[in-house]
Amino acid sequence: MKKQKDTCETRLTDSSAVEHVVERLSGERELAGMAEMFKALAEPTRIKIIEALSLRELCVCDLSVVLGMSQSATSHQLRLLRHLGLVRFRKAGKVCYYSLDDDHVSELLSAVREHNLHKREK
Amino acid sequence: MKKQKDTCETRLTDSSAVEHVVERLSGERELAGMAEMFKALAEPTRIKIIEALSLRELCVCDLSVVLGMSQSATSHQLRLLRHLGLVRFRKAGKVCYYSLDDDHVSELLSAVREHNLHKREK
DNA sequence: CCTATATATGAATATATGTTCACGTGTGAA
DNA sequence: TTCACACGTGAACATATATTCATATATAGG
Repeated sequence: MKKQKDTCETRLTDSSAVEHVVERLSGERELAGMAEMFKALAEPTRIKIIEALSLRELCVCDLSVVLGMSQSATSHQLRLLRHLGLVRFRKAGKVCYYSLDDDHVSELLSAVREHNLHKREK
Repeated sequence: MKKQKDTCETRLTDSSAVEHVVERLSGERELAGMAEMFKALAEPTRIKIIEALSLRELCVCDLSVVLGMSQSATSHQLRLLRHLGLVRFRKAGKVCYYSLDDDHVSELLSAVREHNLHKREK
């Protein structure tokens, strides 16, 4: 009975390399956290939100106009960013003003923006 | 006939703010490019790949062992990273060695890693 | 109290995407 | 040539997630 498994067990490649690398990888917990952070920026809609709020505080309604999408959709995305601690809000009567709560995020955006520009001219 | 639309047209909030912000947002093209970049890192699996290849060149088979997933799945993810120009490969007989083709990417990883560590201790 | 407005949110739906499965290609060895 | 292995890939499937829709909450004004 040949148990041909998916990950070829009869390895001929460098197994010490595998050990060396595995030891140095981030833990699952840490990886998940990093992925979650990147996931927050993995959508044009949310990048727009971060860009907009990095310029100035905005209420949900104005923000939805900026984004060109419904108030509901905007609100859902804001909740996501809120739970990640990327934005904060303040209530003023009926209106709810959102602003950035994480300076590093817009730096990440800038880094990728410039990186992509460089790459395009290659 | 009241045409109560989704995005409230009878705005009472700052409309000059909207203009100001809209003018300064990145273009759709640029936004899509940025999102694509972040999307590449928005998965623990791919972060692992980047981390691993930043340590040393690895063949697909060894990499799949490192990742703890099938060769096929690994190959699919590598294709994605290849198309984004994040990794390169070289063939040696049957074996195919992959390595990082973008230094900036691991810097992004480091940035987010440290950022999350700081945040956790808050 | 009644109405209108700003926002939040659960459920449903549509779409994107990661993984598996089956198979094809290319290479080295017997 | 025949076989085994490393890798790539299309299709199917499963899951995640963005948006819409309907509705709830809260607040201001009349």
